[in-house]
Amino acid sequence: MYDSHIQILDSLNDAQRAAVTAEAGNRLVLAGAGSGKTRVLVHRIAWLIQVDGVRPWSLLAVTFTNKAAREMRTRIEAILGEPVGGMWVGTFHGLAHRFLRAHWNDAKLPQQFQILDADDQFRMIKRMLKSLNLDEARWPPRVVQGFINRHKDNGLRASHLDSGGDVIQQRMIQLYQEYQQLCERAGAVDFAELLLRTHEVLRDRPDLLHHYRERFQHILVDEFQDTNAIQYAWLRLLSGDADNLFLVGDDDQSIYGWRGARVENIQNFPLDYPNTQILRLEQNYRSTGNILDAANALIANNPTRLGKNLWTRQGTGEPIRRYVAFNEVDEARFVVERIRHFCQDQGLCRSDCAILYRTTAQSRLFEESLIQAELPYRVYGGQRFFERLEIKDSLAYLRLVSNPDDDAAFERVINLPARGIGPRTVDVLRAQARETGSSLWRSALAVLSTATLPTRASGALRRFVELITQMQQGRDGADERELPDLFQDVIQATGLPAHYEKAKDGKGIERLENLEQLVEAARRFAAEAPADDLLASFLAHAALEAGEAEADDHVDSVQLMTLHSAKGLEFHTVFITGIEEGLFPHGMSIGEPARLEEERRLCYVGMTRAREQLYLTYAESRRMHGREDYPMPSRFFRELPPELLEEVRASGVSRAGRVSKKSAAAANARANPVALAGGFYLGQQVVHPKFGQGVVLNGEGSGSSARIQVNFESAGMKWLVLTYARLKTIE
DNA sequence: GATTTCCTTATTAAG
DNA sequence: TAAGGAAATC
Repeated sequence: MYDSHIQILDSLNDAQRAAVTAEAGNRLVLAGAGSGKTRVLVHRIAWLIQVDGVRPWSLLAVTFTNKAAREMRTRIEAILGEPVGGMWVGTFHGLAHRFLRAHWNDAKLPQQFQILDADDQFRMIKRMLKSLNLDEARWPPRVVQGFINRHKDNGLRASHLDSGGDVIQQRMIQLYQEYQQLCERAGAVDFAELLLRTHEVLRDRPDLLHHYRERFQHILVDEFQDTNAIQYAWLRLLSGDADNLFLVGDDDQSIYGWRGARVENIQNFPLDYPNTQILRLEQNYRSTGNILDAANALIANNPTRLGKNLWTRQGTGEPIRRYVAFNEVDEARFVVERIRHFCQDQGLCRSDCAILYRTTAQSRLFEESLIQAELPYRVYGGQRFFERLEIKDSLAYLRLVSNPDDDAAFERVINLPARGIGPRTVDVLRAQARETGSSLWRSALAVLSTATLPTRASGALRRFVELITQMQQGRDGADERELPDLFQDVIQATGLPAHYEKAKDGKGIERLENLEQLVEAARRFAAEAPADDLLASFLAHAALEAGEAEADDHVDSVQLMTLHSAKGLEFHTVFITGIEEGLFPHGMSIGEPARLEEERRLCYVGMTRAREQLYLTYAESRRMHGREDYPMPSRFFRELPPELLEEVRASGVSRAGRVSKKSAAAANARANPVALAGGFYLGQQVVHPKFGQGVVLNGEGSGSSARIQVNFESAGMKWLVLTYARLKTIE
């Protein structure tokens, strides 16, 4: 027992220790940036299990991302030295999904219910609008989707809403209702529905609620400031009056209000639960004193906060540096030049340097500069694996195999690849489905049994139905070993590989590789996660965990990302760029105090990512949306103590104006050739018979699979397989 | 059914 | 400016 005390508490400071060893009761741990938040959560759980003798089975730990959930489990097991079974650790959505799978019957869902991701939901809404003959310009699918999700996030059904006589509102409510019916018919559950449905079942079933309340003696929540209304309601319901909530979060790092998070949840928690003990973790282990002082000063401008002041035992460190760029090109040039200098002359790793920006569009300038400087880089937040077109297409087939009533999947692949089932035929199916209130699949079967369709269409439809039926037979009796085989067979039978190969978007090879990866993912899943219905659980896994957003490369690279994706990370040197009124704070947020405060918190998050060096830059002129802007420096500069800031003087070069990027790249390439693939080198000028003139930017592979990426002047960025592309070089 | 042209729009993004 | 979507056209 004593040994476990030492092991768990040894490395903690007093505040962390107080949180870890707190007696049962509602605790709100305000964990500042870099104060060891995850560590407290992990050690708290270890403490409960090892010292208080709490059974893992009675613990519930909730996070926002799968990554955080995995990390938590791994770290707990590392401390305890053994796997902890029975503990529920996961995301709100993951746990809700688990609950609904266990209680599908009580939730009035089909056992094979499918999860719709945001994209599926969007498509479904679009189809619905079309079938109702509504003009998308007047009823934008995005807006309808936002309406539905916002209300679900707030725990409201269409029947709870009142139009107040407003015609538009009235129609929105009707669309919400209609959409929900479509979901029920298809046995589909969107992300917000997972939470809402779980909440309703628990609320309406005292016996189930009692069971889970008895079971979960301790509820621990990470990033509590990011919870939305339904998530908070769910926590309250589950906790009852047990006073067993251990919440960790930081109201100053709440940056997701726009997707439903309510800072009020954390700010008002002590009012909702007056017996709450608040613990503050204010010692920061990451940044220098100057960085923390500046961040503290900035965030002090937010009137509504619980209040917290970060401090460190480390020295003051270097001043924060500000660079006023001539324009956005100069800004990128400056940042990249500094990074090159740090890496070459001061021995920093490229991955120690992060370039942060408010909007994704800003990344391009930096990428171009980095390419010119020949510095490898990595952009966070690209498309994720399970979101790729070819993956979603294939999964749609598998979804039909698992549940043929899945209308979203049905519509996606009914004519993909093209098999002669046109809009006319699909319209007939839709009409039939609406009339009989059944799924498209059933409607197809019904239509085929009558002579409604022309012979040609009917033949095509019959072949499609047979195709799916055949796939279903292939699935029957499939066990763990066969899941990858099933995937392989289904993918082949769809004809999708040939379809992608034919497409001339230059992505054919990549798509085929991804399909192979999908089979590989099925293989791993079958080996690691045995379940009674492997296919269904794989599909759920694909929806709930879309995979990593950043390309994993092993090369040491400069890190590029939005301020939002930087949350939770840290770097030796951080550049926050584009700090201008209208861009940061963003124009859409200025004018609304609550949103402006969130922009300020975002800036605070960005600043506290830096360990040693922090650079803040803005441009006096910026080309945006095709016009030249002359933005004001951001108000955030005025909120920083001037004595902590050091101005970096512009070098003469920066004032030279806009240098032609093409000529600079070409000059660089001639002086310093970097071989890429098939004898082409970086920056080389080439001519394509169809696309015209362009510059070589990237390359990979060799022999017949060698391909290069070319930025064409008129045709834009293309990947070209050298075997096919008849490229000429220009000297 | 694919390709071209026109038109609109322009934060942030996990599950 | 440029990207993405939808109508228009081959």
